Amino acid sequence: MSSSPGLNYQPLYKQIKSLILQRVLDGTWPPGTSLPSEQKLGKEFGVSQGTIRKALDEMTAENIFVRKQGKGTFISQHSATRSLFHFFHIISNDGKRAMPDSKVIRVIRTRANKREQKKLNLKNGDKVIRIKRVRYLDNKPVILEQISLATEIFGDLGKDQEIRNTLYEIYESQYEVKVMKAIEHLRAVRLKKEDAAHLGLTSGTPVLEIDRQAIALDKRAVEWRLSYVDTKNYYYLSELT
Amino acid sequence: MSSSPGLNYQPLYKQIKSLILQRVLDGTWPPGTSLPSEQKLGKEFGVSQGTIRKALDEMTAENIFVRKQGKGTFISQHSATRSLFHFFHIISNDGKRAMPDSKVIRVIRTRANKREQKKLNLKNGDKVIRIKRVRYLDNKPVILEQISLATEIFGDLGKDQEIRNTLYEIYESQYEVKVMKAIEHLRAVRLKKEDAAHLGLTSGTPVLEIDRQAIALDKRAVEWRLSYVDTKNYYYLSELT
DNA sequence: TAGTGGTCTAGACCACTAG
DNA sequence: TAGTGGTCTAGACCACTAC
Repeated sequence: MSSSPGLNYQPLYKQIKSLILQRVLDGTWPPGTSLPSEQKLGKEFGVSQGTIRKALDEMTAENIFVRKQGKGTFISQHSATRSLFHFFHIISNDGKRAMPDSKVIRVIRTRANKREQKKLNLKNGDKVIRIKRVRYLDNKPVILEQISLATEIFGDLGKDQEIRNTLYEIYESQYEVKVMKAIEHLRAVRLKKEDAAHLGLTSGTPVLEIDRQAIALDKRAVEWRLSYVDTKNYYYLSELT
Repeated sequence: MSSSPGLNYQPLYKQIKSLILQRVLDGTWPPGTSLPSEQKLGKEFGVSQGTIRKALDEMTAENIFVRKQGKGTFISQHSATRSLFHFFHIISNDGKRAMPDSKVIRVIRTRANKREQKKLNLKNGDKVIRIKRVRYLDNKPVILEQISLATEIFGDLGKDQEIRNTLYEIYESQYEVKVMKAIEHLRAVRLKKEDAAHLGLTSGTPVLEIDRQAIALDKRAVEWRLSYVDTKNYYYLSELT
């Protein structure tokens, strides 16, 4: 547990962090379970409890763990609420967060097109699952979205299986994919003719396009999502801190 | 430096934080200057250096300070680059961050309208400075924005004074207003007829509307900004972590 | 060389949870 | 009561900066 200073110097707690991250990635501790106590980890890695704490504190700030005084340190899980609060930024004009409801229009399996190849780092010929769905807020259609997933990772998703509202929970519980980050590109575009009916709008209406790449804990881009949002009664919230 | 446990228990380092925050707010240490060392602060407040460190670390994470090993802890400043990286999220389609250039169309001083009163927490009759400007990227007009500021805070801004590109630097250096946070509401709207010429677009074109409230270190909403962005060659970047 | 922040340790005590 | 994370201390040494 050391490296000679100078060129490759990494603080002890950083080294501990990557050792612990490995265990999270290889499934030693499945989501929801608790880690050994700081004392035990310290003994095991041969460092002081304070050093373990520094590593765990940083990883907690990165949303990998949740710590509860008196109870322990837990692998964070995508609960429905967390998914929504963290990754769903469409808010009603009155400031309320509505719970979205989803209706799948179709699921197809096909070869990735150029754009999907780029967004998901796929090779020519790789296959994807392509899901199209409408999301409802307050019982009205507000978001039309197309979701692309590499078949390699999410092989049987959508086959004989209801696609629930909070996909990120499914990714985690069934495919061991932990979405930790999303990169969204937003623009205003005209609603396309073939999409208009799904949102109950006329073709050409300005809608908010959200192009999202979801990044997993291991840095892979695991999902590409293209959404069109009717922003007459809703807005996209972005907080810069 | 203590409070009886139980009802109002606050850890020592939290108490230290608010004491230090006070000094930042009352101008004891102007932006850019350095704080006393951890040792000195510890002596002064009668706590250990580790407790001071914990307070400063948290405040550094909140962008209040910048710490430099071997040099010291400094009050953070809005440099032009920081302003842009932090608060300017319009990116060119090729992924490059362009430096915006601004041209002021007009500056007026008037009574705050209802919306301004709401966004800036003003009373009926309070006055505002209202700035309208176009921002250029790669020498083409891309953003049209209207900025409203309470006259009470920014009395003489814009009077006989060039309004430079990075307003947040001016707020900080000339008005002791440190913008720490921005809340943005985004939607897609049709470009209004009277705005079309400024962006070289036809009326009705979909544009991205950004409604931004800027919040200062002392939690006041100090600026309201309504922008319209032509997102044909640019997009708004939002990262959810 | 002196001074700063950054890391690491060892140990004490506190607050919270659960049996 | 025992075990967990949270706070606080005191002290050592390291890395970086400036003189």
